[in-house]
Amino acid sequence: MVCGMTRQAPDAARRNAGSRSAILAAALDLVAEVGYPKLTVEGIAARAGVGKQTIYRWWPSKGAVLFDALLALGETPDGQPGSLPDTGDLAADLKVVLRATVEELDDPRYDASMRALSTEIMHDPELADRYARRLDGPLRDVKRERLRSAQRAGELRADLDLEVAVDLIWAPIAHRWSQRGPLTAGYTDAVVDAALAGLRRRRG
Amino acid sequence: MVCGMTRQAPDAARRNAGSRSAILAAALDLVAEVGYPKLTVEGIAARAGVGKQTIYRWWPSKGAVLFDALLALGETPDGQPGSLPDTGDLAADLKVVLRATVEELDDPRYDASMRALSTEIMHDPELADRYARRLDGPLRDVKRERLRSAQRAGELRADLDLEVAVDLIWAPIAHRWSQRGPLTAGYTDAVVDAALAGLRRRRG
Amino acid sequence: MVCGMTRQAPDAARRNAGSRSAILAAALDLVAEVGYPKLTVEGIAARAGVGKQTIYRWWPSKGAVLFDALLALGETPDGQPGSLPDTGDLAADLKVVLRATVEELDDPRYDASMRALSTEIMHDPELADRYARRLDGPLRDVKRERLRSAQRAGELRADLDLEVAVDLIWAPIAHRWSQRGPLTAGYTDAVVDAALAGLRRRRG
Amino acid sequence: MVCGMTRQAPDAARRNAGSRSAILAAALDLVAEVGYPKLTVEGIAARAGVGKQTIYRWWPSKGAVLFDALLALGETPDGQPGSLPDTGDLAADLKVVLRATVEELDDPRYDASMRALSTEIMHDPELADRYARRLDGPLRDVKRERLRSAQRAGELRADLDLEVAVDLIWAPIAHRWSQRGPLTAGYTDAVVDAALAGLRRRRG
DNA sequence: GGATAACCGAGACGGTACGTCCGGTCTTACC
DNA sequence: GGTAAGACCGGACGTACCGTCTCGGTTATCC
Repeated sequence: MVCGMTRQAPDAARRNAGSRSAILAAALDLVAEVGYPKLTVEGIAARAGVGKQTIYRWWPSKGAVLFDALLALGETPDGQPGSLPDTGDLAADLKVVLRATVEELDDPRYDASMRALSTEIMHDPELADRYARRLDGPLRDVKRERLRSAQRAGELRADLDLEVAVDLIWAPIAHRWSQRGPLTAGYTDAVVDAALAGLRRRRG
Repeated sequence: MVCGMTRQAPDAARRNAGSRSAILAAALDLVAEVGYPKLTVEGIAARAGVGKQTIYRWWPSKGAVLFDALLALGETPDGQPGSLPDTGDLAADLKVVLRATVEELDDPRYDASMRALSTEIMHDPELADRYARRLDGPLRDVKRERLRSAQRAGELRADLDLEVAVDLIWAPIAHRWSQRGPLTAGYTDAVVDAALAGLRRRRG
Repeated sequence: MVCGMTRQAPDAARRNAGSRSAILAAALDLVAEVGYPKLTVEGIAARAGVGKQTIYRWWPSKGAVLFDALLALGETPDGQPGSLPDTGDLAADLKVVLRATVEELDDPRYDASMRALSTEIMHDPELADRYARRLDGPLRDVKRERLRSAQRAGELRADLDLEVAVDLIWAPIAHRWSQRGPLTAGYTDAVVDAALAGLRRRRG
Repeated sequence: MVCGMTRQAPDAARRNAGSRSAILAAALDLVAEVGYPKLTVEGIAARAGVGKQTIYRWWPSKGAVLFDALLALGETPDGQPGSLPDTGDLAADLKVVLRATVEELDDPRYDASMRALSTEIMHDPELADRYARRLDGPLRDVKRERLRSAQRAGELRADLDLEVAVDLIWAPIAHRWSQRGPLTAGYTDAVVDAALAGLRRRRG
């Protein structure tokens, strides 16, 4: 099994699976309850009924614990990254996906831990790299694939830089979320429409 | 002059201006040197040659200090918000502005303190509100005004929601910066072009 | 007017008598309420409705304030030191006096401030000296005089060292008080009897 | 072995003996150097090379630390309370003992820490109780025993209250010490003589 | 199936920083 | 010019966690 950010040195085979999942669950609970800044390794250990050393043995920081917790949260269904819906109508598909994303961010467990992870990434380049490769990367692949499909179908410009295109659609939502701006279905719909149609006025 | 996030309770008239600026300068220096997580109130006080109480008297947290420090940094020139260049060619103007923004983020003092502030905002709704009103708001006004001018000149669609339009252009840059992605002039140019032209393929 | 331990530098004539007595009263109240270790100059100033500087201007420490407060407490009646009763029966007179002393120590104002003063004296030789000259000295004179009178009347040995004699009678009470031992009329009576008669068995 | 004033809650078995003795030694050194009022927990921790929490884990206050330090100082020889010399001549024996006591109080380590302890006892009834049971009690037993022996030998009155007798002899010394009066061998000899013979004049 | 090595809970340890309280000095405005 | 008010620098308080460490007590493979 893949493991997120665990240290490799100790003998992973001997690892107590119960402790591991108790720690990840405690971390998610606590971050939702008290917020990331007040999340402490000691608190996680106490809540999980685990010695502090058991955490430090496997993770270098509370951020790494939370990272694995988020990974586990995402992997629960089947372990497959899945793909975005493709009905042939890109605008409609994107609107559905973004509405779902916005709804997901209403779950305080998810919101709090994502917020925490984003925070940690801002100050920890190594964690940022792991995030890019293990969490954001696969998601981004999925998004890019949907756009590429639309491109092949002639819905999108042939000369489009898909990296930029992905950002154009998803960054406004992420940015508004991170700044606690109002995040509604109306807003995400408007973003999709504007991104696809462009800001520029059409002549004639 | 208005002041950023100082508590209003104590008698602001009696305030020692020298201590205030020493504290703000020390905060900026330290956050650039050791990063936000290792920035401490104690450290700021020591560097500024000030008692800890003098900080706690006027600010509730290290985040608030940094907020005021950033405000002071921005106000240095003249206190006027200024406006974006307007040559009549929106795409060109935006490219110039975004290239300048990217360059500004290369200054470690600015980068580190903005990163710190973004972090704090993620977990402190009250600070987020102050940020929106005192720092981001004025900047956003300036951006919206430039777009409105282009709209009036017929460069942009008449039915455009300018809030969405602002996000479409600036959010990708902010998002990539916060995730430590590569932030080049080529990228910002591509964002401007894609946002203005739209992702959708033109028929005929 | 005598003043206990006030600094002499400032112009005492301009002194605000109301502030002075408010400070002394506040000190006595507070020491009885919260105990000496938690008595603070700031607290006294607040209770007395006085600026801190007004205290520091006239007294060097909270101990000195309390010292003056005790002096004022003792001087209230007439300012005269008075003398011990002298009925011609030393034992009876002493028992009356000591019972009165024990009763006085039941007043928490008096008990707490005396306890505080004793404490301060233990660590501050200068204050100890002032205490010996201004508070304990006069009292001791009075005690010694009563014993000298008994000596002249033939009740006490002619070769007696009266300093030792005073200690023999009063030190046990003071010592037991300071160690919070049980302080009863029975005990003080027993001390008087034992001190006068001596511990040694009489022969024949 | 019993221990002085340590809190019982934490697991005493896991206690680091080196830290404990380093703390006690540091406390004795510091109180002799800077005096009790300037003795700080922080200072003790620094001098002992110990974290502050290690002190707060086991003692509730600097006074309690000093108490244990004094206990340890007293227990060094053998842990036995010992007894007072008994040559059959009570007066001579007492004079020897009191001269030794006075000399002991010349050691600034002992003087300063005893002074500190006395101070703390004045304001902390619980500490006073511990003192009475663990330090003063055993000493007092020893003194009472010596007097009882003299009583049995016919040197002292048969009807004597030994508690009062102990105070009559030792309280004057303790009291004079606490008030920083002159404490000489001549004085202690005079106290013994006066206490044994009594103040009252013997009739021809 | 007994040895042995790692994990595990618990928690003491040396530290750092917290946010508060107060000491003693200095400044300002009022009277 | 004395006073009430209170900001200021400094420093100790007692607490919370950090990350390391040591202690017995379970596992759980490997001889």
